[in-house]
Amino acid sequence: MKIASWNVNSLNVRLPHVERWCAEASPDVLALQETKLEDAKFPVAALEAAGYRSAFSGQKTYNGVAILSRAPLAEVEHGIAGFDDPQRRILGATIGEPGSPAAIRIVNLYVVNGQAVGSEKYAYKLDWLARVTAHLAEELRRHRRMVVLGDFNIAPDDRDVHDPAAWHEQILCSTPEREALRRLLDLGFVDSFRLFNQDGGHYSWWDYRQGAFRRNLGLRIDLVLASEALRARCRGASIERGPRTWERASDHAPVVLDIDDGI
DNA sequence: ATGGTTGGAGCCCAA
Repeated sequence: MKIASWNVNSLNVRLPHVERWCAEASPDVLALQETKLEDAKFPVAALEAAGYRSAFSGQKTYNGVAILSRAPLAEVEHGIAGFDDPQRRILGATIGEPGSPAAIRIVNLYVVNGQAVGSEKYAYKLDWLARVTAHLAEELRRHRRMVVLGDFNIAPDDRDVHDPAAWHEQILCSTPEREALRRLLDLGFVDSFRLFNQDGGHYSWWDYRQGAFRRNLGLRIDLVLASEALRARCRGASIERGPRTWERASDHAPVVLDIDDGI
């Protein structure tokens, strides 16, 4: 079972890319971020034609998350109970019969970017991460098999940064952000990419400017986390650079986890 | 050298 995440930076613009990549890679589940679409404008029919059901939580202009799945989606939940956040950044859904041993809970995150260390948006990012961590602790009580994935807007360590000196304590790399990610992981999740690859130089996002992709000046900020119950079932993880080379590409590449989803 | 590119809204903001 292939579970993937992709920040598409406008699904309106990138729908042809999503259709093409789904046809080529055939993920079973694809979590999208930055759809930038109101729910009424979500392309349900086009994705249905591509073989996917959709769950989505969007807004105009900014943010927006969606989960596409070849299998039916159940227990769809957007946002966090008790946290009245107008920004659409979190969407959960269950693949498989809810409560069955084989069911997998998917939580799609578009983590706050934070703009600059010390800014108001940075404070919102750290608060948002703390709320999400508490929310995921609750989710784990109900669902042992979980995949938490998305654009985390945090490079977990310096191997995930093309120029650690230049990015030292900058946004996406600061110690408080990395500590917040660590607290989330410590609930019982593993960064699946690192189960299979310990090297640096593997990135999922490259700035549009200054030919950053061509020069591989990127960060690995798009993650697929597996709960401990799924750790031994992870078969492979990859970053799909192909779509980043396509004309009018998103600035992010899809990231993929392949798991053995039997019981 | 405080740059540059993209998307979406609407004559700038977020990333």
